[in-house]
Amino acid sequence: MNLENDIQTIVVQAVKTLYGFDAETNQVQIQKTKKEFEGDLTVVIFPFVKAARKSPEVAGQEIGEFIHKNNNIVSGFNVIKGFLNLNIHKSYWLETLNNIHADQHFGILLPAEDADIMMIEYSSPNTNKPLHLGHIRNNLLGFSIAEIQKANGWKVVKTNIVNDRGIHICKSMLAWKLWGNGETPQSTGIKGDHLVGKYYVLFDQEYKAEIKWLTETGMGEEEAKKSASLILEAQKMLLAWENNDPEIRHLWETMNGWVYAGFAETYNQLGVDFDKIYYESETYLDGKSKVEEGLKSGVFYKRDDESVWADLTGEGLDEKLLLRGDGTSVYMTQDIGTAKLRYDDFDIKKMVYVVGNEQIYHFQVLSVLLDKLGFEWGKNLVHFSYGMVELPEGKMKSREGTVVDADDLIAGMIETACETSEELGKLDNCTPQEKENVARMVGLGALKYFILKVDPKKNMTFNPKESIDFNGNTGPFIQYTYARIKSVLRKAAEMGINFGTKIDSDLEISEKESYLIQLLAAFPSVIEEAGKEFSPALIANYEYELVKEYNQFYHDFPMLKEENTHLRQFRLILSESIASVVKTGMKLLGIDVPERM
RNA sequence: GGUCCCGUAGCUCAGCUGGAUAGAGCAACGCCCUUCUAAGGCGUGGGUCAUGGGUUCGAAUCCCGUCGGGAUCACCA
Repeated sequence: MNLENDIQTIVVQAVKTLYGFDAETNQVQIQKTKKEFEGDLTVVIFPFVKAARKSPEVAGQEIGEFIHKNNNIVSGFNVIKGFLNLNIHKSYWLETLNNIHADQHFGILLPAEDADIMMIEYSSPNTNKPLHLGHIRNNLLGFSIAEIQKANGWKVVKTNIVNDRGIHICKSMLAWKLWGNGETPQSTGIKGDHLVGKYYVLFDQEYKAEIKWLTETGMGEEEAKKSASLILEAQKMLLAWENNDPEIRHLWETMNGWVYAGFAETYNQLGVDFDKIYYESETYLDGKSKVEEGLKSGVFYKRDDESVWADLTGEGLDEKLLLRGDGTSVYMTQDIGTAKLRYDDFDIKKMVYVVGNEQIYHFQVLSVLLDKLGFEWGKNLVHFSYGMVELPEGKMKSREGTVVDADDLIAGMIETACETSEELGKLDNCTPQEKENVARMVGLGALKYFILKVDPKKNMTFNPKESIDFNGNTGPFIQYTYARIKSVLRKAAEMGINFGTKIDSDLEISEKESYLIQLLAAFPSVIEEAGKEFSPALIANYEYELVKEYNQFYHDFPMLKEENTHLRQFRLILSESIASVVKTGMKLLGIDVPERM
């Protein structure tokens, strides 16, 4: 079935027969033949020249002849330097296309009934500020990774841990209480998360002003930070929250409610979702009790000030605080509690955390701690860490107002898509509703592709001034190709062309056409690789290459006007298969494709 | 200072477990719509793959050093 494996096996046989050399199949390097040479697949001969005791050219020639003679897929070959270029029979490619075309779920491995569960945590926002560009990368990666793992046969549970408690939440609550005058999203028309974010910023400003005032009266800066009335108030509020003070709890619920409504809107715009949401306010106590257990069993220890620590120096890490002297929990404690709850809820085989690379250390520690606490899955947790999104000037800083807001960015992308669409005028006889749908798909497609095509582990630069492109290596380019194919297929239907399902395998097709089939055939292995590597970028780059090749084909080869009906049928089937793979691949990136644009 | 990541064209990025003359897009310039959607296609110019060594028949890719950028080593999350 798999062409490359077949070739590998034959090469092993060839080397054995010709030179008595036992090669492993994975020693046989097969690659796509470079465009400037003739052939479809290339076998690298160098690994066998020693055993052959011949020059690479001669050995290549001999192996080529052996393959040619003992295999009916290979129609011919040539040897250049140490590279054996094989031509594959056109009929093989046509058969391959027939199979791809017939396969409803080509490239996708549907999860079995008893498939293992992979839980993927992503997004994980704070409830005190709106989502920004960094969150967008997180959300898009998390969602796409989930889709990709599903396509690799996993049962995926998408989860989100909302950081809804702690001193930072109290800051915005306090600011609202002091200066809010009862403002609500309804009264102001401001989206809930933005309204709360406003008060978080306000707190910070007022707090800084107070510190400044205190230091001017002669107080040291450190002391001023600790004794400013605002921070003391906030801490008091946190304590009241922990003691279930009804008034504080009510305010907390109200303001969090605003934020959740806002987040829901942004998630909806982005097209991401979750199967199960956890809230830190509901998990941190489990973390505490788990730490207490560890303390009893001697995994952790207590210091004189009653704080609880883990000594990880044996693992090459530092000592880590797990509970403060006053018994309150820290970030790590909460993650332990959340992990416990999740494994109680689901039979998780693999846990994946989509969290920025600034937390690599945190997850190293978490992994060791979970292991020490007796969770057998702790050691194998995956921290899928991704790089920062930077602006040309460097990191985004909320203080300097250089944060790129998620809602603004999305709205801007859709707006630009809409304008471009109007200029081109291709949707003039569509309803406003249809136009809006297309603008949304294209605008979001541009944004999502822009972010997902980059290797996740790298930092990436985003320049808000040079807004995201719609031409070239972009989402809309790929969407456009899909729409074009669909247009041709619609016309074919109008003309009453029934192109059936099967192509005669003795049809004469061009290099370009067989190459397109070869690219199509690679789709399943791309999905597999993307799953293993946790890399949507592999899918994105594959889609681009496929579509780029197809556009050349589209330009040079007639379809509806082709007079040879067999050839016409073949080209329509090829196009339909490409459209299908484009759609499936884009779906894995969370990108929709329009029927026309 | 310890640990980790990154450095490829003016800019943004590809380059799979080492393989042929390092590829795209953007930007610049030129060409192609009486032909299936020009959000397209074709062409031109643009590179010491940060740098110095090493391994190898062969290195952008693997190893070591140096330089540059970033992250982290919080009783913040």
